Amino acid sequence: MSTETRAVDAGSPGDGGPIRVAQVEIRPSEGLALVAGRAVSLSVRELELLSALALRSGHVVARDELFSNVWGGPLRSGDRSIDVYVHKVRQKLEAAAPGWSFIHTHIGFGYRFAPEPMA
Amino acid sequence: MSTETRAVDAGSPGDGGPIRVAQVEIRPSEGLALVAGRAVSLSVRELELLSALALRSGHVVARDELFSNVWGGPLRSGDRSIDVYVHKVRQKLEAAAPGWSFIHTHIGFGYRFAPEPMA
DNA sequence: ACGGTCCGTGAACGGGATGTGAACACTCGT
DNA sequence: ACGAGTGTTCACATCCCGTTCACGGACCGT
Repeated sequence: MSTETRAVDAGSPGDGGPIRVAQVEIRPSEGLALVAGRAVSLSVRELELLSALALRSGHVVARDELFSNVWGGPLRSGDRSIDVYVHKVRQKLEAAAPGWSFIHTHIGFGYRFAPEPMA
Repeated sequence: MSTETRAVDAGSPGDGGPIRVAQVEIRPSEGLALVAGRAVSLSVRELELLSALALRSGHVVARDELFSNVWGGPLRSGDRSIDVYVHKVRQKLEAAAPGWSFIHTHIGFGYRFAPEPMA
């Protein structure tokens, strides 16, 4: 047993079922996420991004894979949309749960979703 | 059973499959390592170095062999990259598992990967 | 003890990847 | 037509990575 990899209590991974990881619950059908009991309202893209990451909680999701999952096409070189949206989602999550970080950067690879106390 | 040589639960040694040795799990494809359940983020080089060592867990890997495995060329005399990277990886591993040492120096030969409690 | 070699470790450097705030355009409801 | 919300792009700031240097300690043979 390692660490993560199974803290996800999702219904159907692919579609609209709620996703739960630790103190985070995502309800794609409502455009809503609950973090530490607090409601966080997210836009469509933000929700899709967060879902794509949370569905692989504990694993690093590659940049291009993330992009094709959320944006639905190949990642053009120079496109910074991912960075911008990761930033937006981070802001909202950390505003709801101060002292915790959720989306971790793995330079050259991608991002990893995992609720962890800040260093 | 004595000590070494078979604690590696790797899939295919050569490529991206996860490598597991004792409390250390390495996922080359994700740029991620798990130590004692903690996620350790490693750079590409660091990951490659750790993988090269862990794939031969319990055995001393020669300096030049290590270099050609990771850097992909002959080791030039005076090149200290290996030392620097061993140091970086040691730091990160021991930060994740205090009291344990993982990479052992064999002067004049090379390095040996083996999780052991500190002296 | 001596000198030479090997290794540990911190720091500096240039290039590249990512973080971040702002401007811009587009859609939608009113 | 207007404003609010959203998605994209840009520009600049910041951080990280890989390499190399510098210094010092550890180990070796003599």
